[in-house]
Amino acid sequence: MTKRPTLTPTSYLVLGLVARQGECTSYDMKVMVSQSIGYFWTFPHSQLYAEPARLAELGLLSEEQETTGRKRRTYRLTDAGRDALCDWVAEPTDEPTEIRDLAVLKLFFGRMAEPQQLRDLAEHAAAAHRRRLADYEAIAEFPDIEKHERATLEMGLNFERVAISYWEKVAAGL
Amino acid sequence: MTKRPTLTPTSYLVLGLVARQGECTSYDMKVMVSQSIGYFWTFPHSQLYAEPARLAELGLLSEEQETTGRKRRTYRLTDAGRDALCDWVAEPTDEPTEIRDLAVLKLFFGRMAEPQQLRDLAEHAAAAHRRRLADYEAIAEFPDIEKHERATLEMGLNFERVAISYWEKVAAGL
DNA sequence: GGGTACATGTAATCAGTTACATGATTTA
DNA sequence: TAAATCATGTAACTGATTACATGTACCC
Repeated sequence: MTKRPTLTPTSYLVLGLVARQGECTSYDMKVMVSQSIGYFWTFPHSQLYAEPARLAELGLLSEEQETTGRKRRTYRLTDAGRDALCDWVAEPTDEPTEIRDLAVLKLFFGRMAEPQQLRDLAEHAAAAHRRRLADYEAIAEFPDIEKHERATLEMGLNFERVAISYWEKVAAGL
Repeated sequence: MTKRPTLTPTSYLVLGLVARQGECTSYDMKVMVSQSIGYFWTFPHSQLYAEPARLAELGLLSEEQETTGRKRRTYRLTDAGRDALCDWVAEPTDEPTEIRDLAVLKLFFGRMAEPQQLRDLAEHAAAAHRRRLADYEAIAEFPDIEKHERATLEMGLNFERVAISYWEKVAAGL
């Protein structure tokens, strides 16, 4: 039985970032992530070094290493990589959204705390979401954001707005 | 330097579930998770067997094993466990929310697909969120949900509503 | 020319995931 | 009484996280 190498979300992230740039290094990926999709879904930089190496072995990326100086590795999509990425993007998914929020988890166990502590928690969370919303609004000012990326940014804007009013209501209602 | 055993979100989940029930088995935890917080944040059942064992070693849970039949392990909070849980709940967090959504990740790389494929993706996502909203609304019918748990359910309801209108808009706008 | 921040990786550990296994109940 | 499902775990693997390590460029 041949071991099927399954691609993870991280794999497709890497393929997609390379596709977006034509070519890039792990560091480039790290920077891109931290300015875009990383607001929703964090990917530790060590994965952005490990994963391209794996994808190169699978023939989905080509790797070129500098001979001089830093010996940086630059990756490009192979045809197989492009196919894999396009197929994946086009395929609808049934995986439900995961909303991993420590504040929500704490609230879920809110009976363990005093009401005043929970109010603090809620106000803290509301403030954090206000800051995050301001970040997104600043990013949205840039005129030349690619269309689909702007659409994902819209998701962030929507989410932060509901999160703010949600936590304000929680803070008020306790 | 003594190795500080850091508690993960899974640890607090387990502590919180045990606190909620007074005592419970790993299977009880699995069932509770699948009916509540697991809608937001999935925890594989194997973790719900592994983690209580670890917490018992740390002295935060006490473990009692049946001698007969299934030899089930029942866990209870120790005083130290209750303190750790209460402290954690009361402490506001700065961890930003993670929204892990494969459909959003695909949309982010939407340029790799045809518009029709993206419309399908968006409609598929909208439908999934409609089903999820219906689930939440059915749960919300139950009258005797504990107050903080109902508050977290509200978060789910809010999120699903914005997700539905978001994906409908994406589907329409491509 | 010393400090600081940026850039580029590797290593070790640990948590999360998937798969396997089997006992106990219910139901057809 | 056989099949299906519920209940209770363990094992193996691999991906994610944290920590370590060092090189390079800039600036004070």
